[in-house]
Amino acid sequence: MGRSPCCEKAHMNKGAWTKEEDQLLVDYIRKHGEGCWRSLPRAAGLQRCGKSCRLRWMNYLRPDLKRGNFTEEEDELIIKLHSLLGNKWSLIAGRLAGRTDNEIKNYWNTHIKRKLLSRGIDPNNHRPINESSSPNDVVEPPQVDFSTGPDQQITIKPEPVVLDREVVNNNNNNNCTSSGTTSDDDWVLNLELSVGPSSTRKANIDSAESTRLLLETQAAVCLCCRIGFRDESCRNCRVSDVRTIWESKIL
DNA sequence: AACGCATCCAACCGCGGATAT
DNA sequence: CATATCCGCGGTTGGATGCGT
Repeated sequence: MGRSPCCEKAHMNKGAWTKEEDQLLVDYIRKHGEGCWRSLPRAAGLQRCGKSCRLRWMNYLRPDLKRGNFTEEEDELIIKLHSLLGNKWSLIAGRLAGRTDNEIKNYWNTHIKRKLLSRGIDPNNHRPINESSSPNDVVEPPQVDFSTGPDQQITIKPEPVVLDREVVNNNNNNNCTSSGTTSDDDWVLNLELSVGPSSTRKANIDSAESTRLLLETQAAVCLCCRIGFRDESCRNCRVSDVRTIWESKIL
């Protein structure tokens, strides 16, 4: 019944990795590639659990990692992404080449939170801490209306997300779904989209689940495009039809 | 130099979804 | 179908380091 245990829990090393352990892990992955973290430690001759190996590789040993300080552009991008996604560090990391979710999470907690507070912005909701702050300095999370009409069509009408003009203009070389052309519209991303599953089955989905799935879908499909950073290596970017994902989740 | 406090960040923990048996 | 484990994620911890006194 069930799988066999991946490893003996006893006699496993914990804590900081040694150079020798790092070398064993790097050598093994260079030779055999990533994957099957369950069997990797034994095969590589490591007294570590697979989970620990995966973490070490992903957050520290991967050759494509960009070490060093975050740039101002990365700072701003993280802030924008966080305003859209919240603490979805892995999604945010997916939009910053060479950065890990752990690194971004740490950086957020140690630097960016403080930076936002110094700007008078609440890092939790990206709203001004006091009412006198300028609303244009803030990225509001999209407000989604899940009310259903007589035809049961669910309409998502998020508020426009007002972004910093300079940052958005930096993204203008990318033509993925940001609305407007070259006017002031450039700094307002139109997130409006409409989803209308036709099956009667959708009526059986409770509203909380609908909300969850729609938010999930919206975030998954539009994240990269919404901020103008389409990336073909990102699965979500390659999915162009919101309805396809929506229906795949509920049908 | 010594101490205490603050900050940083690698690593661990626990959880939920996916998957193998 | 039930159960146990894998995998990946976000939250948290604690040792190392920096800094001020």
